[in-house]
Amino acid sequence: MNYQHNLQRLLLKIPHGKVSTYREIAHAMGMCAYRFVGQLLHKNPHPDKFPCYKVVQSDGKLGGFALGDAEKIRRLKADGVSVKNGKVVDFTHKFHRFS
DNA sequence: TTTACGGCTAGGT
DNA sequence: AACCTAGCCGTAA
Repeated sequence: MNYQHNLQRLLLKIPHGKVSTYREIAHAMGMCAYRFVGQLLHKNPHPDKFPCYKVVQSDGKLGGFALGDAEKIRRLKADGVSVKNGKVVDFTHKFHRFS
């Protein structure tokens, strides 16, 4: 059982049309190293196979994406989450909490 | 062992 | 609201 696996499991638990944050994920993994979550996502061997684009910053800003911000926006939109001015629209309502 | 560095965050200007 | 700063915690080198 490693962090990667854990992370992927959590990603898959995010409902369609919703997003989560680095901080929330870190907490759900039983740690407080939210920055580390970013590293894991960046090193994700299959960015195409896991919804890593569904993870944004705690204030609703996009954060980053290995394949580029534009691509992240595209995927979010395709998932039912619209982005405007680099922020998730109606973020608080689209935020999914694991607990 | 130490250093540098992240797809960050919270807090202050 | 936008920008800056200092913490944050595991890795990798």
